[in-house]
Amino acid sequence: MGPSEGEESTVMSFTAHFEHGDREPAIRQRWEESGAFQAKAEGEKPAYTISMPPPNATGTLHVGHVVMLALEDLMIRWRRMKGDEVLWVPGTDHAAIATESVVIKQLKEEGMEDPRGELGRDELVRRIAEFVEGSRSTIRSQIQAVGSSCDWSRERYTMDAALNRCVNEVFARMFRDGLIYRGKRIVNWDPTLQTTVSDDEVYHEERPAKLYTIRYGPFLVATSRPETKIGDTAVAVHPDDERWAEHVGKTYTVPWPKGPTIEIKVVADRKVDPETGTGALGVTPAHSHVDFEIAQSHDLPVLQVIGEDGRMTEAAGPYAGMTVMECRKAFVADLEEAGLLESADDYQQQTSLCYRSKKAIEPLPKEQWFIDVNKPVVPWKGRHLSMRQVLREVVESGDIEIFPDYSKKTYFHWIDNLRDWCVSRQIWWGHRVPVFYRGNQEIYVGHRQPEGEGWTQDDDSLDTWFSSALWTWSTLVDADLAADPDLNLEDLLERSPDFQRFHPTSVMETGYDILFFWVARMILMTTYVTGQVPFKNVYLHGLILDRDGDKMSKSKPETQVDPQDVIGEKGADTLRLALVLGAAAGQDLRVSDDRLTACQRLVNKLWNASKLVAMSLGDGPPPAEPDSVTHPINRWMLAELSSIVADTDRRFAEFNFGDGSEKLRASFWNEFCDLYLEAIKVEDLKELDETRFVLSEALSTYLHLFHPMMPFVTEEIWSQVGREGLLATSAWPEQRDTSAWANDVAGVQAVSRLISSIRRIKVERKLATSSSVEAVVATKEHAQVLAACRPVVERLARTGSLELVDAEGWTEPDGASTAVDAAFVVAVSVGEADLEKERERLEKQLEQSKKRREGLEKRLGNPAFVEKAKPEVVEAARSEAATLDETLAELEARLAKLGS
RNA sequence: AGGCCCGUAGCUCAGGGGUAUGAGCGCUUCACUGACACUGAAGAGGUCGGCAGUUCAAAUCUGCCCGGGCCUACCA
Repeated sequence: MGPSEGEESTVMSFTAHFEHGDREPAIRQRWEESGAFQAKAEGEKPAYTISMPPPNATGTLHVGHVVMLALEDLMIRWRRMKGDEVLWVPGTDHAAIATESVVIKQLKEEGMEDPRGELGRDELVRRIAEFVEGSRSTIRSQIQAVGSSCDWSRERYTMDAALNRCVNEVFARMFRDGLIYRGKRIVNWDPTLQTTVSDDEVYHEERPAKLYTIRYGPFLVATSRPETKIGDTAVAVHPDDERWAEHVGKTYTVPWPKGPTIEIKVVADRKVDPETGTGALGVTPAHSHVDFEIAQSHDLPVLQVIGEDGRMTEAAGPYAGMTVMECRKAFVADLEEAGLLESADDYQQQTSLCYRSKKAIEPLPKEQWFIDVNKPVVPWKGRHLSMRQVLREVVESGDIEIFPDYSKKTYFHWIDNLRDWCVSRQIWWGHRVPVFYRGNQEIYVGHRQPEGEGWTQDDDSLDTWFSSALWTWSTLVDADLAADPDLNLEDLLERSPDFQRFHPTSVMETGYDILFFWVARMILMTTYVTGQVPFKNVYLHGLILDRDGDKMSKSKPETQVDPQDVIGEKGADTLRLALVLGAAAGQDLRVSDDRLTACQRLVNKLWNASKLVAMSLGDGPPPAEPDSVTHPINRWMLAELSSIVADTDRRFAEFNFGDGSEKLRASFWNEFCDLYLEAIKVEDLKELDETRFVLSEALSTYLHLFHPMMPFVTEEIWSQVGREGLLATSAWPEQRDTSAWANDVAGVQAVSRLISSIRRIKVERKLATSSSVEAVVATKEHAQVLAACRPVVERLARTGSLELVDAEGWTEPDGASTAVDAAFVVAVSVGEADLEKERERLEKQLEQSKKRREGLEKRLGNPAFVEKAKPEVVEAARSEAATLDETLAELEARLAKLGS
């Protein structure tokens, strides 16, 4: 079979463009069938693990998820090709509140008035679980559509039995260690929905209201919610406020006009701002977050005057049974009548509202489960630290690195303000608090309901983040072992092969918006339970914005980027590139059509360049490496490949994915496509064995380097050109030492400048780029390389003939246009001499060179610079100055000649 | 109120002590030379938000100011 037949078949199979829609599913299938993404727990290879942040099992993936997948898959594919034992654990999160509310909303739309009441706990939970199953399978297929090379055999879900076991065990252990306690705290109570809502589900809205100033024992206090004053138990003043100093520590009895009568203690607290109002703050511990804290630190009683039904309680005396607003009206009227109302001013009040019911949130005290972040019982490196201390310690010590670096500031700031974590939620969907009660006295905390009659389980469930906080390791425990109720948590971890092999994980990659919610809490829980950090590195990506720079929102559907649409129209590779190329850690990213188009072009370019290489190589096996590679252009290309491999590795290792991919794109497009591939079209170069080898190397190298970003098109090309096996599992390219070829590399760079010089002259003289011109090149440096590359210059610069002479004593042709370079002077004959144009160009170059030379002179003429700057900087400046001097002399001589 | 981030080419953004031959998109002129017009060639376009300071050297570090954004806490 001759090479021409081989060429024929290869070209035939390369379509004009990469047909992503046809090819992607088949490629995915090959990957899955190969089992290549399944990690092995045994073996000696270094382990590299990423726990995929589990998307909420409520809906579909958005672009924010895709950036997560694209970056993680990049790391995973890169490390796999580098030879690590790679594990990427996929999964989904049950998203307690979000999911429950979605399902309840659906049921209501179907006509059910009170789903919780009508269905009961078990049935509602069953319905939610059913809904989640459907959603999980949608999400699974979307994760696959992006090309994620995760290990589906290890897929996890935060409600898996094994994970539930971990949740319960951890809860019980924390309870034993005194890290979990039950206490009455202020919660965000929604009287309409009859549930608490998390802080995230509360939003604030400015509403016009009145600010009432009322007489209050010896004080005047201001409030926008007078009805809560009925429940006051103290007045707080700033400790340094002399106006009130004499009252501090005393207790006053305040009889309200129509009852009840309250006792108020005067306390000093730094939380009070002496500048605000009268400097005296009426403390309502039961109905304000801040007041509750003050009450805690001064051991004040908590008097609840508003009930869970939104009506005043018995403690409110004559107002009992009124709604909050009714009470406010009545109470204010009574105060006024009694002359206790000093003033009522117009006021813009920030009202807390529930984002779901749009109704006012009533802060109320309720029994809740809390995690104590200040109790020093966590064993860490031979000491006993509090959870808060460990959080700080592991990042300060460098056990965990965070990218971008400045996120550490945010992280530490958060730790400084960290309070005990309320983990109980009054909803049904989620991990139920593993606490059992019998009567009023008995309490049991543990995985299983205790033996005997009469036990009832706590009604509350745990905050979603409680189970997510265990994610890196709870996903690695052995599911069969976890089913054994007699195995304790320590043994379970000890005997789980995946946990032993793959934990701590290597990188946690997620959006900066959940640094606190999730990342910090994983550190908090995992260090306590396992004695290990959950991950060694944290990489935080930015938010994905729409083309207008806004957060993508459902209210602006026209600016939404739907990953499914983009994958369908432009392909998964294009979408992934758009989210990775040139993006920086922690910085938000706009996804515009421009950006997507540019990325699609790169996919196409790679496809077509590969087609050309395939045509040149034919269908046979890749050419073997010749004993020596001699042609400068080939040496230069090999050196470029080696350097881009090193560069990519380095930048990826530093988590500079945006930079790495950008440099790679530039190398591939500018150096390989625009220079090398064009250069070797010269006949005798194309025929060389060494050229065929370099081509094959270049194709293989670029396919490997691009694969982590655009796995589909690279995998497809890999098989189109008949390479063995899967690209996804083939070895990452090695660097070779090309330092001996430095001269060839510099020479080819001069060749490239020569080509540009000639082309520039043509454009300037209004000649078509394809028109043939005569050129004489007087060489000062790199004469040999220039000579060896003469046919390349002739082809790329379209010169009819190119004469090379030594720069010593040459005479240039009359009327030629010239360009001056450090390595050469080129004279191009372009018909009639145009002295004006010639002078213009030379003067422009002279001016630029002079400007640059003057800058250098300024530095070199400064003794302090020569003395204090790094020697290599001084040396570089001197060397550049010397080169510029030559060029300047040349330019001036030329101009002088023109002037005559 | 506190914290954090960002102001670099017309637009969107990288970079981040050595003097911007930074990218993509857009723009101007030319070219369909058998991989690619989703292309190639050449070019125009920036005193790196402002003012001080540190330094031999500042777009880069420090401080202040102006402008934009985000997060947290809340305004009794």
